[in-house]
Amino acid sequence: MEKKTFYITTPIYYPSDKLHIGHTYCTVATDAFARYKRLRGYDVMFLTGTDEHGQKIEEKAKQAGVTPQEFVDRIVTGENGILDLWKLMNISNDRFIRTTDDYHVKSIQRIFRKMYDNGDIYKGAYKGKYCTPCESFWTESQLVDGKCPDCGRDVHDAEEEAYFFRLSKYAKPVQELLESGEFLEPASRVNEMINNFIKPGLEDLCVSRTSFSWGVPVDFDEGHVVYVWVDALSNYITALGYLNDKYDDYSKYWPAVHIVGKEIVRFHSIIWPAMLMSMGEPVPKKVYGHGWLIIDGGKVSKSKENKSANVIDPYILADFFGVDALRFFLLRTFPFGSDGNFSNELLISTINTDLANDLGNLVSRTTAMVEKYFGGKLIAEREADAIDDELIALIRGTAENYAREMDAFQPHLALEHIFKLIQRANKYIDETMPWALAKDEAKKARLASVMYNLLEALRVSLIMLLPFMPESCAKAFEQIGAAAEATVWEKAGEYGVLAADVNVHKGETLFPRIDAAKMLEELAKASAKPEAPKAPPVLPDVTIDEFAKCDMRVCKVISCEAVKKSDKLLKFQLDDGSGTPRQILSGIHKFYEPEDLVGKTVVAILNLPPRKMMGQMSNGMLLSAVREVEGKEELHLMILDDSVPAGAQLC
RNA sequence: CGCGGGGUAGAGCAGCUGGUAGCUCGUCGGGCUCAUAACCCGGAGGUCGUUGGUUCAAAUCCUUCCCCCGCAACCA
Repeated sequence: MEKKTFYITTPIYYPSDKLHIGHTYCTVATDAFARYKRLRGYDVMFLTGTDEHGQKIEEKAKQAGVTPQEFVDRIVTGENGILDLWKLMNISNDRFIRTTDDYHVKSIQRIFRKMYDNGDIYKGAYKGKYCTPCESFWTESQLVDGKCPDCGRDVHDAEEEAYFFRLSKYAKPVQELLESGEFLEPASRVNEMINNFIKPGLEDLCVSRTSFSWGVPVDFDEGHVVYVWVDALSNYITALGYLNDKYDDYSKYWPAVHIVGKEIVRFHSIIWPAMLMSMGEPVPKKVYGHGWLIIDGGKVSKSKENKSANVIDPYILADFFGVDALRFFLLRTFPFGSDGNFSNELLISTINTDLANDLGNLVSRTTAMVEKYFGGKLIAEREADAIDDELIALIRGTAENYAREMDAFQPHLALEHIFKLIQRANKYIDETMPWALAKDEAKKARLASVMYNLLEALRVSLIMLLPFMPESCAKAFEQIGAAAEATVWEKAGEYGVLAADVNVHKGETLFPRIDAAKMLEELAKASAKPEAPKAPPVLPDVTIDEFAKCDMRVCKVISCEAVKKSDKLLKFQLDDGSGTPRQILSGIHKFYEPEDLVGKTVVAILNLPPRKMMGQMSNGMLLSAVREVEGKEELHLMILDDSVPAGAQLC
């Protein structure tokens, strides 16, 4: 009999930098769902990968002095790279796709051509306003007062050749899809998509670029490369062999469930379905947009770590806390659809409470008692009591609740059901007082019943915990004497599965209790990278003539105020020696308060093109000294001795 | 008036298809001793941001205002 199939994916990550706990969160969650479905007997295809093209990678590689391919290879397959990270995190993906893989590139070219042939991709003019000095295209809506938003100068109508996807044509079917119920979850995202993107009108999407070359070439038009939409989103089907010879699983597994972060819900719930409709292929089964991990009130980022007391490097976290504990924490603590506040304190307290005190300790005390009172092998005699009923009912009933939540992609709720059972089991020990029973030889059968019920509670809980903590559960099964056939999903809702004379071995402590203060200190030590900040390399030579083109002069600050609605901009009126005040805007509010700068002697470059920012003109730029110190950018405005007169020229 | 999320016990959160406010941690007290100083029970602690309204009844629906956080904009 054919098993039912289930196809689930993570986003393909952009390897411009090492991945952090936020990526790990998404992948671990998807892994848990994949393992859960396998547990339920599905034929699962679990895909993850990397999106390796684009301008940013091209630039980063250039900076690093390597080819783009070398650059991504290092981050993806290199030591402590992405592949290593998923191995460490025990990710059970069946495939890993890289958009630089040959077969993917071939497929993309065919997909592009297919959509071109059916008329949904057309060569058009990127009609827009062109600013010659900036070499930039702008749309009508991007202009500021009809001028270039970058430099404030006039723009003129111009066209650039590019390929477009007729996204507009699919606005209606996509809206219907979004409104059709469970395609996009959580449901709150549906209105967001419709109000923000569908209702204002879907514009056709530019799907090729000529401004960079690191991408899949359009094979019928030299100079064009396929832009991210077609290239990256299509990975979900090329990895199954769509329009390539590498695999032949498309008809078997498609459509997929896409687990994505909320920031890319739009691409997956609007653009991607429209593309599939254009190709004449089924749309995804579901798109689930999970929340972000928030650290110290802001979203996770690499630079955050340095100024934060929290360590977010998944390698360090896994090393200190254990992979299973970390996986568990991520899915137990945060409601999957919303943002969650990550902190090391919370991580430690969750591990201590749930894993050490409740689960680990339950395993420990139960196995210890069976060893102590029965020499490790339970006797087969039993004596039931009414007090057992509630626990047994939970043993039988928890799986159903758990499954409902897992099917709804609510791992935190599923885990809550498991821990209700575990807590009930701990309470059951207090109620039945096995140590008292053990003193009376006549109560041996009753004692055996109590122990057996506890073991069954553990067995059932551990089956349900398998998708979250595969390694630890395997160890625990061993300790409670559960044979392989007792650990399958079909036995998760049954009572009385373990052998009546089960053999128990108290083993190593599964989840040691963590000393929070000590751990935090060690974490801080481990993450403090003493390496000195590298000074950026000296830029290529300029001639004295080129340098002389910069008109830099000393100015006195006449007045300074914050630009409202901007958290960065300060507006200066300066005496530049000319007699008329000069207005300059500078994004340094994070470093200076306006009142502190009035009267100061500063340096400005005057002959930069005027530029409009937040509706205000800026005529020049104030000079500052910038340096990265301990991962944090430090900025010092150039402030000179007040004896230097306004208008003095730098040379 | 750009879009969105949120303001509930000391902290972190749930409840928000309306009916005397729950969970985890912390705290105070008690119980137990099988266990990873763990486990079990109980107490204290909240006028559910603010204003007005709908209702027999609102944290839960509508309204005013305030504050926080994302996105966007912006950083020459």
